[in-house]
Amino acid sequence: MDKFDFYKQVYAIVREVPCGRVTSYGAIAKSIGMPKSSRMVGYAMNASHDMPDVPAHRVVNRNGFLTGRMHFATSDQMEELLIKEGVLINENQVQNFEELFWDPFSLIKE
DNA sequence: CCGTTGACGCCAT
DNA sequence: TATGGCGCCAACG
Repeated sequence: MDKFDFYKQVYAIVREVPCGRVTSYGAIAKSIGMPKSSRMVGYAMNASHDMPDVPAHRVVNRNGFLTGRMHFATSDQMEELLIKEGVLINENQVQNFEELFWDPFSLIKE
């Protein structure tokens, strides 16, 4: 496995995040086996613009904040997409975050 | 080649 | 509880 399958795995996991659910950078990093590299997950997301079917808006930080909203077409794009999926947002934070959280590990356990 | 910069998160104080 | 420090490591100038 190439060391840069890291990015591929990030995309693969994000692609599996169900509509109306969210996950976090750290959770993704941990599920790949690099729990300390959550920043790299964010970096991968930055490059996910060209990738098809990668719902980057469903990835938030560990507190449920939409820290990546600045990197979308408009600063409201991320929030709009989530609301569209039924995810409530308030003050740039996902409401009911713990309940909507989707753990990537559940995908591995299957 | 080297210093800086992050869509983060844990740990120490 | 609230800050601040630092590990992480590819990308960029």
